[in-house]
Parts: sequence; C-alpha cells; structure tokens
Amino acid sequence: MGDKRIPQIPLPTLKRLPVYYQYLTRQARKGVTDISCASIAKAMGLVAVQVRKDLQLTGAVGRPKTGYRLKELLEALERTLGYDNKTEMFLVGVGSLGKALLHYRRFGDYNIGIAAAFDVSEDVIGTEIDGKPVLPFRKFPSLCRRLHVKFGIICVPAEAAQEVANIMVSSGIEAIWNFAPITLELPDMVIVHNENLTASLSILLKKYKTQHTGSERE
Amino acid sequence: MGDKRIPQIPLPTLKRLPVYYQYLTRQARKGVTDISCASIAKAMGLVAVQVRKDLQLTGAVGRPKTGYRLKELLEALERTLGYDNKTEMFLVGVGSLGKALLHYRRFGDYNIGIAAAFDVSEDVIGTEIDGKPVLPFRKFPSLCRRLHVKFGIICVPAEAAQEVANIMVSSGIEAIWNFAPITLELPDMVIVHNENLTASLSILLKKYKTQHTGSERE
DNA sequence: TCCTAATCGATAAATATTTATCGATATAAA
DNA sequence: TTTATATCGATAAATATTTATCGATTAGGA
Ligand SMILES: NC(=O)c1ccc[n+]([C@@H]2O[C@H](COP(=O)([O-])OP(=O)(O)OC[C@H]3O[C@@H](n4cnc5c(N)ncnc54)[C@H](O)[C@@H]3O)[C@@H](O)[C@H]2O)c1
Ligand SMILES: NC(=O)c1ccc[n+]([C@@H]2O[C@H](COP(=O)([O-])OP(=O)(O)OC[C@H]3O[C@@H](n4cnc5c(N)ncnc54)[C@H](O)[C@@H]3O)[C@@H](O)[C@H]2O)c1
Repeated sequence: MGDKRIPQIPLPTLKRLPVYYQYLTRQARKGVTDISCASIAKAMGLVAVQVRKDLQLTGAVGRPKTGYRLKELLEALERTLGYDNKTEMFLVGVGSLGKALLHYRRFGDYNIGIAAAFDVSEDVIGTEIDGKPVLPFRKFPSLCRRLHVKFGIICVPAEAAQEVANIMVSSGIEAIWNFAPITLELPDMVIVHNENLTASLSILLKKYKTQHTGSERE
Repeated sequence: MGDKRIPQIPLPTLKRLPVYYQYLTRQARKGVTDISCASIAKAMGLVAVQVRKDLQLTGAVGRPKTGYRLKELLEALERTLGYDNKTEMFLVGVGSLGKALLHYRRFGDYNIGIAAAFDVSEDVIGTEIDGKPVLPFRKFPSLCRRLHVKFGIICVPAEAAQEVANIMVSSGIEAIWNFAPITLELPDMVIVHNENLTASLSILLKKYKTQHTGSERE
C-alpha cells in the first residue's frame, strides 16, 4: 500500500555492497588487478554465489576463469553507490560523537563531506573542527537553503532530535543520518537512516549470551 | 557442515528488540502502564503483527483488549536481551571515536559498562575519561585475564585492528564490537559485530539516490 | 592444437521473513 | 447481565533472500 518505491537493490545486498567496496579498494592498493567471487567471499565470510549475485546488481561483468577486473568492479560499485558524485552534509550536535564524525577524514574517500556543523551551545559555536566551522543552529535553515544541502546528520540528545529533524526537513534536508536513539516521525519523502549504537551493542550482547548459555528452549 | 548454532531469535527480530525496548522505556517514563502491538507498531513505523510476533519471542504474554503490561514487557525484554546481568567491556583505541564511547553515559541504562580503555599513544595513556582509566595496551592481556572481561571494543585504525583483535582473543575476549572498516579473521567461537559507520552512511546515500533519480531500470 | 579446471551467469530449489486471516477472550459500555 | 469490540495468539499465505546446480566460456598448460 502507499507509493513506497520498489528498491532496485534488495536491502541485504545494499548493506553488503559498501563492505565489498572497502575490501576491494584495499586489494587494489595491494596491487591486485583481477579478483573472483570465491576469493571475495572467503575474505568476507560469505559464499561465492551470494557475492556473484550481489555484484551482478552493480552491472559489473566478470569473465570465466579470471573473475572481475578489479578496476571495473570498483567503478561499477562507485556508480551504484553514488560515490561518483560529491555529497555534502550538515551535522547538528557537536558533542563527543559529533566531534568524532567531524574529525574523521575518510568519508572523503567516498566523496562525502561534512560542510559545516551546528549547535546551540556557546562552548562550541565559533570553533572549527578539521576546518569545518561550528555555527549557531539558528543559522541552519538559511544556510541549508542557500547551499542546497540535502543530507543531515543528527548528533543531539534524544530529547532534541525530533525538533532538530523537523527544522532540517523544513529547511530542505531530504535524507537524515540519525544517531539519536529514537524513531523520528517525518514525511515519507524523507529518507531516515538510524545509527542506533546502543541497539547495535545489544545485538552483540545477545549473540554472545545465545552462544554461551545454549539454546534456552528450541 | 560447521556447528554454527541455530539462533533462537531470527536476526531481523533481534535487531528490532532493543529498539522496542528504547521506545517502551520512554513510554514507561511517561506513565504508560499498558500498551498494544498496534500502538507500538504505529510509533515505530511497523505493522502490528510483526511487533506481536517479535514480542512473542521474549516470552511476554499480552491480554485481549488491553495488550501487554508495560512493566512485564520491559522485564521480558531485559531478560531476553541480557540487560539483567552486568556486562563489562574493555575498549582499545582512544581516538575521537573511542573517546565518544567512553564519554557516553547511557550504556549504563542497559547494565553495560566500559571498565577501562587502552591505547599505545603517550598522549592519552594515563588520562581518565569519565572515570575510566586509559592504560597502556601492553597491559591488556594480563588485566583482561585477571578481571575475566569477555567483551572488547575496537576503535583503532583499520591497519591495527586485526592485530588488536588477535591479542584480544588470546587474552580471553569472546565478543568484539568492531568499529574498524575491515572484516576481522578470528576463530568461529568469537562473536564479532561490525559497526561500519561509513558503510552505513553509504546505505543512506544510495537510498536517497534511488528515490531521487528514479528506477534506473525495472 | 586440444584438454582441463576455474569461473561466471542463469535458473531453480530451499529457507527465512513478513504479512494476512481468524477464532478466542477479556474489558468496558449498554 | 448482555453485547460490542479491541486485542492477542496461532496458523496459513505471500514475499524475499539465500543457496544449489549446471551449462557455457575462457585462460593456461599438456
Ligand atoms: N557518544 C556516544 O558514544 C553515543 C552512543 C550511543 C548513542 N549516542 C547518541 O548520539 C547522540 C549524541 O551523543 P553525544 O554523546 O555526542 O551527546 P553530547 O551530549 O555529547 O552532545 C550533544 C550536543 O548536541 C547539542 N545540542 C543539544 N540540543 C541541541 C539543539 N536543539 N540543537 C542543536 N544542538 C543541540 C549540545 O549542545 C551538545 O553539543 C545522542 O542522541 C546519543 O544518545 C551517542
Ligand atoms: N571517527 C569516526 O567518525 C569514524 C567513522 C567511521 C569509522 N571510524 C573507524 O573507527 C576507528 C577509530 O576511528 P578514530 O577516528 O577514533 O581514529 P583515531 O585515529 O582518532 O584514533 C585511533 C586511536 O587508536 C590508537 N591506536 C593505534 N594503533 C593502536 C594499537 N595497535 N593498539 C592500541 N591503540 C592503537 C591511536 O593511538 C589512536 O588513539 C577507525 O578504524 C576508523 O576507521 C571512525
């Protein structure tokens, strides 16, 4: 129901594609020029068929006996994942996590950049982190519109996240990377991707307990 | 073919359970005492049947007309996810991300704590972050054994991650939360959960492009 | 030149996950 | 007290995802 678009790429595959890309760039740096699904699968703990099926969705074509040309494969992945166009983001909430993201240099490898950061605290407003200015949050709407920034990162406490998200959306933001542990209520048009670190840690905890206390029932 | 244990709880469900828990604790704080699958589903953008099926796996029982007793439901989730026992972790790599995790107070809400941190850099060794000492990494093995710590967090650069993981495992660590963007090769017994932030951001990027450049084919 | 083995691409089968349906039951209102 | 209805729990159907299989092809060696 609704007009939610059919995704071209199944979500489980989409989650693996960037990981292939990371692995493949490392192989390329090592001088590898051709690579097979079998070797990728082995390195990543998957099975070859799955890798082959995933990579097929990028349009890359391999060849019998030798596999894929690594350079072509990387280009196919870059096109598929959108690394071939520059993406600019605005970050809101320059606390410890926001600062970590601002410091991180490697997003540039994927043509992604944080153009500026915003906060309400005088402690951080006016500072610069890795060359990115920290501006008062009230300037977010005008600057966002002026620069046509479409991607936002939310690093504020849970209590403030919905309000920040609302302002983001009304300022033209169309995709949000949300680190606050709440489910944002936003128009369907807006893409929200939750990075729920605590929830993620819980998964590790449970997997461990499952393995170590055995099958509780079954 | 391998003795990989059958998970009691399907992974997709396991990923949702902590998010239910977060939502439900917020509702409890608001004074809600009974809650239905329908209302949970609505708040989290899911359908009621799915929520009901997920919650069934926690052993919680609801009642016609009124739904679940929130208190009971939270307890069931706490038991299921392991929040009812204290979990101590060691963190390695006190860079910007490691510091953010060390500063974060809310893991305590889930009975999870970072007992100590380790690094090789003199810049951080000897400091304290939110009361947690930063120790030289060479002390990791002995301390890990002595305190029977089973959970490790890897926040070192990708190049150092495999080596740190190896030392962790040989020191008795059995579950690893890995922030480095590489696939660690470790014995099957060790649970590894990758927190690949860049890969995750890529998913947002692609979802956005899919929605905004339309169906490329199909 | 011919043969062998590795690999892809396509199709089919098996599994896993989500979603629909429906009877039973407890609450609250008539 | 009776009735209407919201909700659960169970079962079944539909969908999505993973895994298996197999023929075609090509590189590299016999
Ligand atoms: N730090 C972690 O390791 C961690 C782990 C899990 C989840 N999270 C989540 O990530 C988010 C950020 O965490 P953190 O530890 O960096 O928090 P923090 O408290 O260190 O920083 C929050 C920042 O947001 C700013 N802020 C508050 N309200 C604002 C508003 N309305 N507009 C603009 N800025 C505002 C504050 O001034 C502060 O600088 C939180 O939602 C937290 O729950 C963080
Ligand atoms: N910061 C981010 O936003 C971000 C985003 C995506 C991924 N990551 C990943 O998270 C990890 C940490 O990122 P960061 O930004 O905090 O890095 P960082 O460079 O700020 O910190 C790394 C820390 O690890 C320490 N270290 C290096 N080698 C070590 C060793 N062998 N043993 C012990 N300690 C060692 C360093 O001294 C340093 O303190 C990296 O793998 C990075 O790719 C970080």
